[in-house]
Amino acid sequence: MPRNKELNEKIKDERREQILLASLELFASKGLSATKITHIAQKSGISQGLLYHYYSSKEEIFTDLVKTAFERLNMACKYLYNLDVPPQKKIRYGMESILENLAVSDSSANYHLLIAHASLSEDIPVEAKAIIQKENQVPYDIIEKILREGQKEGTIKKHDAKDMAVLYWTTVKGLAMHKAVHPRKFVPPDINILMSMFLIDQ
Amino acid sequence: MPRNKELNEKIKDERREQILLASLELFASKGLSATKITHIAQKSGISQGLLYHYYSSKEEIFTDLVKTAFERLNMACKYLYNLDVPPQKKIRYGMESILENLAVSDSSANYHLLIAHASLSEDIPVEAKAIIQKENQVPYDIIEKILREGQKEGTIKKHDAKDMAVLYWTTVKGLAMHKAVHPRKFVPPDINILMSMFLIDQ
DNA sequence: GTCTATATCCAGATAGAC
DNA sequence: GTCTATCTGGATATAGAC
Repeated sequence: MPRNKELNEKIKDERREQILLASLELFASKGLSATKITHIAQKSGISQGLLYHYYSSKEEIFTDLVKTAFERLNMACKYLYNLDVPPQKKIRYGMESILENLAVSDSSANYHLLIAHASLSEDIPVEAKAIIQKENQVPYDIIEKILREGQKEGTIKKHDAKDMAVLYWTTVKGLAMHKAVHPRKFVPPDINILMSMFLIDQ
Repeated sequence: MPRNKELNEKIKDERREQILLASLELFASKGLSATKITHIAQKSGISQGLLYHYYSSKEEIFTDLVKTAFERLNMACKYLYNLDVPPQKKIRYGMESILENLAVSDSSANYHLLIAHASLSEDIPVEAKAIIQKENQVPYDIIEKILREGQKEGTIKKHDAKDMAVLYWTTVKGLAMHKAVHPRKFVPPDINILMSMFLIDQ
């Protein structure tokens, strides 16, 4: 019966989405170890037993989310790189959209916090570590490339491009953390301050 | 016998130091929840049972360390504020010493990571939360004050001082995290890049 | 003060009924 | 597919011997 099979698949997908969403919120706010499988089940609105029909462990969910987090981030970076605007606009626009996403408190912010937790803690699954090891470099490289192009055009400061790329992303991570401490009253700072690290004044 | 009492006190102090040092390293690398009391005892070189003669729980150790972390940080900020140099030098010197401390990988770096973990995770003891709530503001306020003084003297940019203070510290937190991901090959970025957010070019 | 042994508890994971 | 009940293991904390 292909009808049932199809429906089951759909249910399965929906359940997985529920679980992932609930887990993301919990992992983003507590990290891996402090998040209990019971909480995930509760927040997902399903029983604990059922959870194991979709994921075989907490770690698997975590790793799955880390993978998605980097896919999204790296995708956004590639999109940014391919925009048809001059380099200095890319740098500004990229930071602008990240700050906006942080501010509106949707799952984008949670993905950033998830990455923060995953980066900060030694105690994560080896699979997740491998993903970080491999994917974490991508955003740095892309921003660095954009910065170099801007330097050629004379719109980006002549500091070491690698250093600037590091500061670009550490600032983002720092702001994501800052938001974690002040969840409700987070106001993104004036972007021009940040831009003065990279852009030559006009 | 006052002799024995004195010696016991000394032993007790030393043990406490051992425990705190071991815990700091573990908490800095794994966070509260993933750090097991067994690991702490092992790393301290004492038995698990003995640990409970010095601290009544993991949470107590954690809270104790968070308290110390902020005491140190706030002390350093006050020291910085009272230096007899112009504001823009304070801003630069403060950031310089933090980056140095991060790079040489001593316990200073671990205290920063501890604060990062504590800030990032919802799942920490209420006492620790209260400390963060209360003490976290101090460094921001001091840097803001220094920045305002610099603005009066015309050496600091005229951006919103609160925003700049936020960025000062989020950059530090971000860099501490960045170091956590690349423990061995961390090279502090060119400080002039950071300073261009705050200092008027000369 | 310090250890080993043990009790308690809770989280993770499984089994089996519906 | 979903639940409740249960098993198992590990982590926290205590007890008691030295």
